[in-house]
Amino acid sequence: MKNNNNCNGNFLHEEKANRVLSSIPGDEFLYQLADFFRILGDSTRVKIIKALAISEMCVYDLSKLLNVSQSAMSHQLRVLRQANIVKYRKEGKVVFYSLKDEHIERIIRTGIEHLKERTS
Amino acid sequence: MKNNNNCNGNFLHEEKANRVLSSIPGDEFLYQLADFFRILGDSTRVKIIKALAISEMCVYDLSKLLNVSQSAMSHQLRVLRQANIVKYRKEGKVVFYSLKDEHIERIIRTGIEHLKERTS
DNA sequence: CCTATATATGAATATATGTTCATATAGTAT
DNA sequence: ATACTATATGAACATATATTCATATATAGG
Repeated sequence: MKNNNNCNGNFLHEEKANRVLSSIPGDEFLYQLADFFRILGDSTRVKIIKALAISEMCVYDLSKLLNVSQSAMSHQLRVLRQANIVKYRKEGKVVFYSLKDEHIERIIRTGIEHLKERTS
Repeated sequence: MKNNNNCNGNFLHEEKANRVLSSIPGDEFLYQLADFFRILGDSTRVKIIKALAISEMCVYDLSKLLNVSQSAMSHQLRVLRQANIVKYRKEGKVVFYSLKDEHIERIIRTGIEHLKERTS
């Protein structure tokens, strides 16, 4: 006798379960993916990326313009560097940061659109 | 005499600074945006979203299929609910969750593409 | 060499986050 | 009622994270 209220019997070990499982990336990739999104999950970093999308900038100016302490800025730039999101070039004692590519900013824009649709 | 090694003098208080500042969303929206990305910044939640993108599922099956404890699953579903990412319907004692819209999954796919490009 | 400027970094701290454990709630069946 | 199943939730705990503070490094100018 099949108990329809036990959802467990519905599809586990069946075709649908496999379809679901095969659509989910492997653990290793999944972690990378979550790590990537977590980078965008901080308003300071989003600010930095948005700023660099307009123009390359030195640490000092970023710090002043975005109202973030020099130290915090440096720490966050390191995070973005290690995540391969920004690159830098040195000119004397000044270090100019810029986006490694514009893909990131496109993803942020997608998020912005998403939120705006949701709000309206 | 203009000191070119002082990047501070380059554009602060000038047109470029304004362009940068005006491209950055206001604080309130910025927090929402970061909050949104932070939701995607956890592998368990990404797994759940990917699964629900294939099919609505009850908590029990999600839990079994994704190898997450029932309690952790419930907690994470609450997070997704509060973030307006999933909706649910009750059928007896069983609660079926599904994505509120497919937008989210599109954003995740964008992230996946981004990572894959970067790896290659 | 000494000073000032620009940036980086380690340690400390406060806060946020994810999971587990125990328990509560709610529906179903006997 | 009682027992069982499905889900939710509060508390505790361990870990991660962002910022600050103090200090280090590096470059330039005098």
